[in-house]
Amino acid sequence: MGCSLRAVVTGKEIMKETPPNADKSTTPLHTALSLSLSFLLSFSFLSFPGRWAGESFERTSEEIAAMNEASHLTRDASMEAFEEFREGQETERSSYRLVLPADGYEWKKYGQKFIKNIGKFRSYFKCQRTGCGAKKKAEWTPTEPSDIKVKYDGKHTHDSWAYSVQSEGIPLLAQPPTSITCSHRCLEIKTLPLGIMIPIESCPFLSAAIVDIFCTCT
DNA sequence: CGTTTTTGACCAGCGC
DNA sequence: GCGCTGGTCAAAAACG
Ligand SMILES: [Zn+2]
Repeated sequence: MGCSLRAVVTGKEIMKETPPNADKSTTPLHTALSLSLSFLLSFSFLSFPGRWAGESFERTSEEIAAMNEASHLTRDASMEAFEEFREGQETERSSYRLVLPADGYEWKKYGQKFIKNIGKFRSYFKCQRTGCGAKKKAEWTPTEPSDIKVKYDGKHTHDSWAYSVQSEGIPLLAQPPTSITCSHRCLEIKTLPLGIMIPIESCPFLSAAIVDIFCTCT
């Protein structure tokens, strides 16, 4: 994978944190525009008070065992078997909803799979706007459901609503207007285009989080 | 009820 | 060809 940059999200500001060779000043991360690359956000939730849907993906060792046992089956049977197993566990369906932080776009979920190779669940989303082909995928490990990676693919043909939505004069999403440049070779060619607004207010569980941003340049 | 999510089916690509 | 995998579709279910 390409270059990476780590940011700390606290309160209403997004600060750069120790990019290897960069200025130590707290430069606001950029969130904007002219996106043509895909990139990956890794959310490490430091705290999520209350019942956040992510935690509902936790599994007991028995469940994992049942999953592994089923992994040799054909078709999409690994998922099937797991769900069957969990059915006997008497759990509420609504508590199993995956919740992702708002990012300024509206998405439609169109699939979910358990990816055998990497042992993770992956959800597929497509931008709701007609004519826009942007997509994103979210994946998480069964054992670490609070650690979610969101990969954004493609470019939006429209703006994010995050620019306009405000609460008492304060943008719901942080929107510092600068740009991130990769620290590898690719940066000479282009800056990392971020078409996402990092959510702050809109996700109470993101009050403190580490966000890793990976450029997928080659 | 209209809208969104879930989830098995379907499909394309790949290794054999 | 066959079987497996990851990505997508779409019908049914769930949601509000
Ligand atoms: Zn879009």
